[in-house]
Amino acid sequence: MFSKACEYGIKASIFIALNSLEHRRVGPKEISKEINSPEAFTAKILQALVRNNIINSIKGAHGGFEIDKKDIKTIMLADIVNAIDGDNIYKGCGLGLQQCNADKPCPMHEKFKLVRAELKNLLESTDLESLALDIKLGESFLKN
Amino acid sequence: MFSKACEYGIKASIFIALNSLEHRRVGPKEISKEINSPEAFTAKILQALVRNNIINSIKGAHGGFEIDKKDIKTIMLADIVNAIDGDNIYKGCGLGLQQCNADKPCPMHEKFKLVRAELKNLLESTDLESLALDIKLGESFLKN
DNA sequence: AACAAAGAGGACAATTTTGTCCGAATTAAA
DNA sequence: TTTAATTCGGACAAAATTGTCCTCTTTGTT
Repeated sequence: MFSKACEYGIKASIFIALNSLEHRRVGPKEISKEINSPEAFTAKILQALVRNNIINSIKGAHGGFEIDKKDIKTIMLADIVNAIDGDNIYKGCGLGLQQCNADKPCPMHEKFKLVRAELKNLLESTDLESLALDIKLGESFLKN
Repeated sequence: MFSKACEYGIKASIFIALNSLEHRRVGPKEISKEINSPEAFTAKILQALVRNNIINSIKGAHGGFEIDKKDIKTIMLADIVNAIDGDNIYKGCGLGLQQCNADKPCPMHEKFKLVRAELKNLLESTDLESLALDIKLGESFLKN
């Protein structure tokens, strides 16, 4: 469904948000440990998220990654997925046709619309804050 | 969403079904032309579908691929996807956790359930015959 | 100013996915 | 029985994804 990079990116963002809510910066080492991902690869993905203005990085001693507290509730899963995997997953054709629409649909087009709409809705209506709070309350987990 | 191999496999199966309904066998050359896919790679995927008893192959001159007419309406998209990509796409965790369930859910678990259920339903309730008939009636297309 | 603790970025490596090629086996037809 | 048309299977190649490592730069602290 999502690429590994995207999975790590989502989990990392949630963990950073969780810590930013408590005014703590976190680095790739701690992040990768908490979300069970390869450290250097995770660092690369964090760089991409910084470039896409999803998270902030502070260089130098006592640096790390954080998210502006006021942004945490406005950053949606769709923003993160878009920054890493693009929007093909919830906009593209299920069978990979370049042009696939009501005029010239692929065989799955009609039925696939529902799945895509559900996925789009999930991604666009879920914000980082709610995900971070679930973790904080012990209602969901970032690793096994 | 699906791998390229799976996309090709689905489209190829539909095209073979369409032709089997009219008692025509088709080979990799014609198939890949009609579904716009690389020929040799498509041939490999067809082999996999044969091994999984989704389609039949007849070797030698005048050979080719076909599907038993009586099977066309009982082969589901899920069968094809399963044979090529496995069932992770509609059974696995959206964030890649090995164990992700109501007891120990990932942050997307609850919301993702809907998407997965929708996808599972689509795949398990759509049979090759209906897809092939849509193509035949010019209501959907296998390439641009 | 020197040092240590960070992120940034580029080069590289491993793995997976996608794709190609060719010889062997099979079969119908001449 | 030869030939041509075909699938099968393995080896290979290319591209994308995943992952590692090392150096550079930035910045707070002493």
